[in-house]
Amino acid sequence: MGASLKDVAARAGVSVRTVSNVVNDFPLVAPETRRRVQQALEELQYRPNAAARRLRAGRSGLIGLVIPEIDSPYFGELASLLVQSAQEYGWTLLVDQTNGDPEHERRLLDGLPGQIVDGLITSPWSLSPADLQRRADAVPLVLLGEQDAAGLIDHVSVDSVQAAAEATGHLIGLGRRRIAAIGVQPDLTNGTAQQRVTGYRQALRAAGFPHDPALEVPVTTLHRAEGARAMRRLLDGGHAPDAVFCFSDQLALGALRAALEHGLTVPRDLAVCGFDDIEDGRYATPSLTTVAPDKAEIARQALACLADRLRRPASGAAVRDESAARGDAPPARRIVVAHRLVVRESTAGRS
Amino acid sequence: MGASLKDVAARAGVSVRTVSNVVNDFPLVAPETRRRVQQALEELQYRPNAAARRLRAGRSGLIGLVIPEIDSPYFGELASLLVQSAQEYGWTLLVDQTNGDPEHERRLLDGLPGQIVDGLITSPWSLSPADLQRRADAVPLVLLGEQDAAGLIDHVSVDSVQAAAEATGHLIGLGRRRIAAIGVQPDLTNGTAQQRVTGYRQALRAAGFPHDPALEVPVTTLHRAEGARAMRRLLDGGHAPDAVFCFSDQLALGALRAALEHGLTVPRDLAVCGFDDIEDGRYATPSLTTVAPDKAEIARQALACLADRLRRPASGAAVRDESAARGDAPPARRIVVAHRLVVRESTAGRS
DNA sequence: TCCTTATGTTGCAACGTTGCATGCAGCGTT
DNA sequence: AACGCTGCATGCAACGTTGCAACATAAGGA
Repeated sequence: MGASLKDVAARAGVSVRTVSNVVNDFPLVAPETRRRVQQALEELQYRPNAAARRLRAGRSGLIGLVIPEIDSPYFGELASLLVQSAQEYGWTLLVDQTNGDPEHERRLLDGLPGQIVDGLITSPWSLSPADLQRRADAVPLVLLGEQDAAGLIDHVSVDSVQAAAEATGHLIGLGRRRIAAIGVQPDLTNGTAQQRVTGYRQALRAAGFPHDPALEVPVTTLHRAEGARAMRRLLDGGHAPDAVFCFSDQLALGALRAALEHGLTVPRDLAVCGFDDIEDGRYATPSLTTVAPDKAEIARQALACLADRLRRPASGAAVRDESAARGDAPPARRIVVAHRLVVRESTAGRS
Repeated sequence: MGASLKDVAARAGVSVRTVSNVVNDFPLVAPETRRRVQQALEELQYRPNAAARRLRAGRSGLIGLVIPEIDSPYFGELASLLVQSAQEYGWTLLVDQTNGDPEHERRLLDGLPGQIVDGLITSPWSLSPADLQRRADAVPLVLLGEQDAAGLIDHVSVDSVQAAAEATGHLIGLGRRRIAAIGVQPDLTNGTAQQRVTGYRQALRAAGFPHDPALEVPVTTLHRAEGARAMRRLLDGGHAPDAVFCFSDQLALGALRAALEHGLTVPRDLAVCGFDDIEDGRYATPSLTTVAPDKAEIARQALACLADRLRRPASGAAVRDESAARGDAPPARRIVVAHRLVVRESTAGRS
């Protein structure tokens, strides 16, 4: 155990309360006293006990991030940016992973952070909006991704439908005629796949293309292996596509690999476009055209949402008056951040 | 605020203590009482308050992982495995990122988790063993990576010298004669680069190759961009290598990209070998030969170390008798896990 | 009958912190 | 001289939980 306020107080010859005042930078402390206390703090290497703080004051300075997988590059990059944004508020971001397991997701969002974090940011994989609402009056929550929050929870994301339409439109503009989509997920309710397939279909329809269900390939995850599997299925299916829009860069990299293994030249025989703009795509050969969400802005906005709610009643132990706390809660925000299409080698014009 | 034991007790018509007994599965509770309490727990959606638990009982069931960067694939994959291993002990793993900033590393390891986690796992970037020792009697710590723990801290890693020698030996065995190394970091003390360059030199010497400092290219980070930069430097330097051993897969992927941009064919003109076995390497074209540490085993061993130390005195609030706690502390372990060389297309024989 | 034992249940205290109220000087004003 | 004010320091209580010890009740043995 480290030193407590009590230990420091004894050493400096003052009361516990005074040490607390020094630690928290309260102004009414005599310079000489402050100096003595600070020396004692230093000597004993005092570190505030976050558990006690959270328990007493209702805040710990810790924010939780709950994501399906840390080892996916997209979430990794996002987590990294969120850590940095959190730092600007003086908060520490703690990341946890659910593997997409609904039970695990519920457990973490509900309670396991056990009121130890002051706020939560999450990108749910399998939880429905109903599940999320059920959390009710726990700590503030910010939702990332395509999941529809029904206006009840702060929510930050890109316009996935529009982005998917742009990506598909780009492929059409290259003169491609058989444009496949990899990443359909009929069984999931988190919205990502649905919105992207919607944008894809919109763009095809706008260009007067027929709807060919055989070109929409389902996957079970958004990983490279699934992208490769889907691509092989398309290539073995006889009537191969001349372009493919993948709902994630990982799917695209898997598809790319499968296409090259199949002897195709990209982009000559097949144009490939992804989604997410992960670093791998920039260094792949050929480098990957993709939809780039403004991840840094997503991170900033997510933390701004939290900051806004945490500046209010503090919602912690102190507040027992539920109605008052509920009364001035600002309405849920719906923030759409910018994205842009980054054209690289995998969809370069036929040359 | 969620419901507390007090609220549940009031509803079930029993004492707070009895509710606690039910929650913690203490045996001496009458079946009928247990049933009533459980119903109240369910109705009020009780979740234990980790802050209070940690404060009172000295443990929270939370483990911290402190790493330089979450968005590096190697750490992402490792973090993911650690989360899973932690689950087997009923622990929740929380990840934090330091960006390699020494101040940030110190802050996190020292105290910011604020005695909120029961144990820490870390792979330090810039902290020296001396810094790590200074932490003294805080929560148990397990070190990952090449940093030398001087036998004072539990430590899990692969034999990096041996692994680097094997990788270099493999390139030699292909008949390559000018074998470069990318990833030297003269200014860092964390040991990774030092050990790998040592293994590289050992293998060259064993094969009777001359030592050519021009072939050892330094980098500032282990990222793709640095790998590409280093490769370009080698290629522009006149006397190009015919093989390169990179100290991370990310460096290797950057080097690969730069070599392809330069018009080289891999592996015909240049064989490329990495280190870490991240998923990107498996899907790159050509796929990347690499040293694969047994990451799952690293994760298992790291948690086994923690479990071993946590089973003891509990080291928490209860133990004030420092000497007793220190007395039976087991000696620091030094665990070396297996690695293997995975040969893929980037070093296939000349055909 | 009384004492012991086993089985359930409970009250008290404490973990480290901070909100609130209060105490106590010293000083300037009336 | 009495008053209020300001600046500084402190004591008490409480956040939700669990270790400890004690208590109540019933069952069993002498």
